[in-house]
Amino acid sequence: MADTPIYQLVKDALRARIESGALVTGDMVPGEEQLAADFNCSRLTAHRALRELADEGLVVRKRRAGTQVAARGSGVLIRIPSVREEIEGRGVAYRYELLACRHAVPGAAISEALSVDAKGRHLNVVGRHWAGNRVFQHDTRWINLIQVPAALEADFSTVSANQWLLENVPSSSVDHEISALAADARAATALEVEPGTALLRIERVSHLGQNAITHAAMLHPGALFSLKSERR
Amino acid sequence: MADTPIYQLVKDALRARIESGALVTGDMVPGEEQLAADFNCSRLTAHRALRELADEGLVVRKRRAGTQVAARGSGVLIRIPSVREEIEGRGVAYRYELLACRHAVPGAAISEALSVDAKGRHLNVVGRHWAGNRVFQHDTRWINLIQVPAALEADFSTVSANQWLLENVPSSSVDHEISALAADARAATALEVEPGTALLRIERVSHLGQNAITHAAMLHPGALFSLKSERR
DNA sequence: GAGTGGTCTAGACCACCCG
DNA sequence: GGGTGGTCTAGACCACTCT
Repeated sequence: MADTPIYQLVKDALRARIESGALVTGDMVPGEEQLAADFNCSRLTAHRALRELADEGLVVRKRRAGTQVAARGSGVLIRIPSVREEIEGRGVAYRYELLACRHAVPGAAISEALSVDAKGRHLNVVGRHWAGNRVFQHDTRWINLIQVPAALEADFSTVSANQWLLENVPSSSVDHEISALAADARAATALEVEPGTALLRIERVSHLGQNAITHAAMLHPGALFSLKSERR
Repeated sequence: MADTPIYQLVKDALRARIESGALVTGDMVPGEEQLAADFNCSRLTAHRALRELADEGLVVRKRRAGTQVAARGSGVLIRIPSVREEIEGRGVAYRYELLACRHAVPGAAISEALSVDAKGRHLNVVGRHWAGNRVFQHDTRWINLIQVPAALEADFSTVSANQWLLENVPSSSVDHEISALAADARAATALEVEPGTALLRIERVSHLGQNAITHAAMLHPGALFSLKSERR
């Protein structure tokens, strides 16, 4: 019948009680021993169910104090899809266009974001992502050549810098910042929109250990771009 | 010394091998038996380490085929903080201002998003969140009174609708959409910015089971708002 | 002190799937 | 068929924290 794992049954049962309102924020959830008895399973199985619910943020566990329903998320997680996925997912033809790929010294703002004092030795890659005959995204990327010397040998005319970095350079953490801004003359030309059009800007800095690997500024015409959410 | 759990040691060791590039996408990761032997622990402990790494998306596990390093994430998760947290986190005074709270019939766009045919029976709550003396966010919210009759008795002048809903109404899923748009006259007035200013717009629809609970449209002056990222 | 969660072991059976 | 991961048990010890 039910070949769903027991720990999953326990999770589902508790989640149902929380989502239905039978258990509300602060209420005590049955302990591991109790659940083990209720579901006729071992304590470890009950423990796993509670641990996973805690990982998902639905409950809070404290020694001695037991497990209680967590305050509902003050934050939400959303997913930023890869450009290519996003475009092809809409059934539109995807194309990447390389606009520039050169050695250059990043400006002050970028240098600071990358926290490098070593001026120079950076690769600046600029490109556009097309969705059919419209510009979907414009990228300006800086790659730290001291950290990623292999970037010199990559051919960014066939693969976007974004994709190449994802596939070839490990990173330990990535920071994002999303903001809105009005297109200046340069951005308007690059995106083929009217100056003053609202743009969505995503800034991304990735690190490996203590070292900044790359900085990317991505611009979207506001009307084109959206982000879909996730659980939690 | 190290009272860190064994499964955590195993995870850290494997994560280090992946992030350092010693193991790259597609490479095989040692199996459970092997790790159990290497770390002198039980198979379950090794299993837990691998399972959690798989949950985090770093590896992919297949029966018989073993565990291999996953292709690096084509997507990224970012966190949307609660407004209040975000403002107070910056050390600025937070204040919520209720602008309107009335029964009304949502327009076509909202009705569709809420997927309700039942016109009417909705509560429309409009408010502003202040960060010091600047408008940080403007909310327009629709609450399905059939699903959430208790909203009639809530006092939205002291608690923001957002917060009240989080604390009092369970939900099973939440969808978000982020876009950029230029402020029209109304939005400019509400946010106290110049018309045409780029705004960040977050649209949020929450559900309980099959039923849409609430729809919220949140507007930010572009320069004020940013979102910080998360792991994975 | 006592009760809760956190971790761990040794052993077991099953499901899946590649060769 | 056999090796891999997926799940489960029974029992154990420890750490933390509330009373």
